Amino acid sequence: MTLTKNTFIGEYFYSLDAKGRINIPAKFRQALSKDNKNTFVLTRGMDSCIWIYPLKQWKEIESNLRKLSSLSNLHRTFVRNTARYATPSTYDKQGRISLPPSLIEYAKLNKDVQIIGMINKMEVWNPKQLIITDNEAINIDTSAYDDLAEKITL
Amino acid sequence: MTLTKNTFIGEYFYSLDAKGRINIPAKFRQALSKDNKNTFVLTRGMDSCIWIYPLKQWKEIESNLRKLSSLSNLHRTFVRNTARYATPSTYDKQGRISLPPSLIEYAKLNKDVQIIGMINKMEVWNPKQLIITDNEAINIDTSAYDDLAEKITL
DNA sequence: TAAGCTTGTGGGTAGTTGTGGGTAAAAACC
DNA sequence: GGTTTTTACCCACAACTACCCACAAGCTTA
Repeated sequence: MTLTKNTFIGEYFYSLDAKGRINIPAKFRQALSKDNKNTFVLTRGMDSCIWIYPLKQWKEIESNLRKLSSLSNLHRTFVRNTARYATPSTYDKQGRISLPPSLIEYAKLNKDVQIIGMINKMEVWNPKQLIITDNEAINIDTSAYDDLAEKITL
Repeated sequence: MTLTKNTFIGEYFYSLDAKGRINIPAKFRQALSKDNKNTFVLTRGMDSCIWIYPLKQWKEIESNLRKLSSLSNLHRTFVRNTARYATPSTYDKQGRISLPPSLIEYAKLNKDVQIIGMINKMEVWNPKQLIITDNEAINIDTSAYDDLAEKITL
């Protein structure tokens, strides 16, 4: 059963093969709308993980970047750092995408990988790195949650 | 897989050969629409790098420059410095363009070069220079950077 | 319970990609 | 005008990637 189109939830455990490929959860593939053309855009996440956007979602980011002028040092730096690490990748007949070596290194991936649905994108983690990040999250200022509570109705 | 036409993302490492040629990433070549006629316009970037525009994109810049009044000293200088160093270059059967010696010197290029997709153009860097520029970017006002990131919705 | 489909993983192969270098036409120089 | 230098176009090849087939394990359905 697929929920909303282009929306990803849940966590999955797969293995990275010798050719640097990982499986995309079948449920995520089913959730993709046709106009994504079986293609994702991979890039560095803000934590030690890889972010995977459906093509359509990435195009929105692109069109925002396109508006920024290269005359501004700030804009130039932002476009460079955002565009630089992004790579498109289409999944094969078996539902796998191949990860570029630079991203495998960035996310410190070994054989075991964990994929997490993040609503509008997915994250690929080394399970061990995720545990570390989880532990660090304990130190988050919980009072900041109250600010968030005003924006989001749980 | 090609994303949007005339849109460039990702970073690539190539070498500048003895004849002053560099490879254009295959993905970038595929992204070019036919009306670019395999031609780029190269010019000085605002950092220590070379900017490479698809012909079509450059023509847009030209028409924008045309609108600037020569009565303004600022405008005159800006138009002059933008137009001055621009050179067209068509890529060969193997997908390479040759860089004029003046631009090679300007960007301080040696054998190793790095190409970065900047959405509407690409940048050619000496990897070492890019690291220096990256480090300087630390001085950027981080709150302004965060504001920008919030608008783009990554 | 058996048959059939789906899912995750391994691996072979043909085509693509990046790089070096040769040759002839064109341009620049004296 | 003839010689040298530069540029444009071509071929060659190693490394890599995209695409395909295969199969085992799990789930579904009859």
